[in-house]
Amino acid sequence: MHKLGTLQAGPCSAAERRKDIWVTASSRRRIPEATVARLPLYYRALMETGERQVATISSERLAELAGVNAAKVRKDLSYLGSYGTRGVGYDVEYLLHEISRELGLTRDWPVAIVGIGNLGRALANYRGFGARGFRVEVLIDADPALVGHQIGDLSVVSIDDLDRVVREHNIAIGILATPAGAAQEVADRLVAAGVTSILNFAPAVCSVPEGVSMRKVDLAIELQILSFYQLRRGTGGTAPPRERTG
Amino acid sequence: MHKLGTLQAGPCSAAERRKDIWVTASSRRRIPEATVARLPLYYRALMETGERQVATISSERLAELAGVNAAKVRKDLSYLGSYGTRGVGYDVEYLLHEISRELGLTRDWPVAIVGIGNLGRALANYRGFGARGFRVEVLIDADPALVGHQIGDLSVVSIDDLDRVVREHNIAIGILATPAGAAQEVADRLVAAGVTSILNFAPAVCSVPEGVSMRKVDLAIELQILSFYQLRRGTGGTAPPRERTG
DNA sequence: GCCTGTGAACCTTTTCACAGCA
DNA sequence: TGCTGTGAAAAGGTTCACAGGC
Repeated sequence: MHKLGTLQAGPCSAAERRKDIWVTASSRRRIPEATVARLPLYYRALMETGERQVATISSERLAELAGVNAAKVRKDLSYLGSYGTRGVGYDVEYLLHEISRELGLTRDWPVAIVGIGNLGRALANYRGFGARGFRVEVLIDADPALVGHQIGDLSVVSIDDLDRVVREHNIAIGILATPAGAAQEVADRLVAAGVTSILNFAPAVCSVPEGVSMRKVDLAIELQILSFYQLRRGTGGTAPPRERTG
Repeated sequence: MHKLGTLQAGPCSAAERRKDIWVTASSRRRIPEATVARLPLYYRALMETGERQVATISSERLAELAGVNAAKVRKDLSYLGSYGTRGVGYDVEYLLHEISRELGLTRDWPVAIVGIGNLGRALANYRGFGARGFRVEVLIDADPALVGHQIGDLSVVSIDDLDRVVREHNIAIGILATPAGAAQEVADRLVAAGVTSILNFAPAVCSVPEGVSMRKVDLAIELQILSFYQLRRGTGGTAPPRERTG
């Protein structure tokens, strides 16, 4: 069993962290994980703002659009560099450019989805990935009855060919939508084929070696967390911890 | 526009937080958010262990199964109470019972899904919600062509009837799977109909009043975060921050 | 001897508050 | 005057290390 090498939605181990490695593309400063997780929010907010032909934006306005607070926006953006103008705000186009560069959205990332069940199919059809450079190019499933099936303009490939197709398409990011039982094995095979980022929807603990990142999305867990707070509200408590949503 | 009242996956505002409210069901201590987010992991690990007729489990073993470290497990469980036995470990059945009580999994939560597109349909068909008390009872969509459509054993209801059906079914938890543009309006209507927990899949900032919790799952954002670290690995960096995955 | 429970140390993240510059 | 950029303070979360009970 593997031990290390995954990225979590939450904060990570401090002791195990290698410092001074995660610097900006221009090698200036290290960007905290919490900040990285918010950059996509700013990106989206700026895209919407840019479409409205607005030239500059204040940290306050950006905060509102991204669903965070202004202090956070300023701190976060300061990690990228001093891109704002005091007394004025941030240039929308320029900031958008810098953030998309940091996030690697200026290039294309070919993506593979493994597990073409309900969820896998939904993800395969999801417009919104493609939008920002994430092109789903490969669909893989273990069920022979599904192999060859057409979904959108892709045809489902057998898991026996995983290694080959992943290499052929130069897949760097894999989406795992298999049942829990298959998750670890599929993750191992993806990594063996050269995948170094995995988005895991399978409701299972699953680990990858160092040098590979993995993020987990677990729908049942999200509901259980809501249930916790729901329960307390229902039984006489008040509101849960809060902040505007991003 | 609303301002407050949402729960985030990440840590929340401290200044805005009401302390001493989130105590255990037995009103003993406050449970930190980070701990609440891990309880479902322990729950799942214990369920799997319990099925194998194991009577007790050590923090180390539980940590391994949940994908966290042993110190965290002990700290987390200590917030619930002193349910372990020194020198021995935790009684699987008892701990399972306590955690499911804390998480509100001993009762049923009727759930409504709004937005029956690709994702909404996948969620509607997803077995694994039902498993732990989350029963999808209502499917809602704005598209007249979809209304009346049968999915599983449910029939899609018009958004015009949202208020009525949500009240009739006593829905407390709503799942938002609409396009971004509709998210805020639908959230408002859900809240107005009495929903106090929302799981939001729409790629949009969306806020709810105090007393309502909201968690966000954004697929595009997850990919963008992976892309950030992927980019740095590709350009000569080393592994990203790490911890075994939960 | 073994494993839990927990204060204390440490690290990360958030927030505050204001200096500094257009 | 207005808004950014950033040290410093505060809060939250994680890890350590060991006392304490089985």
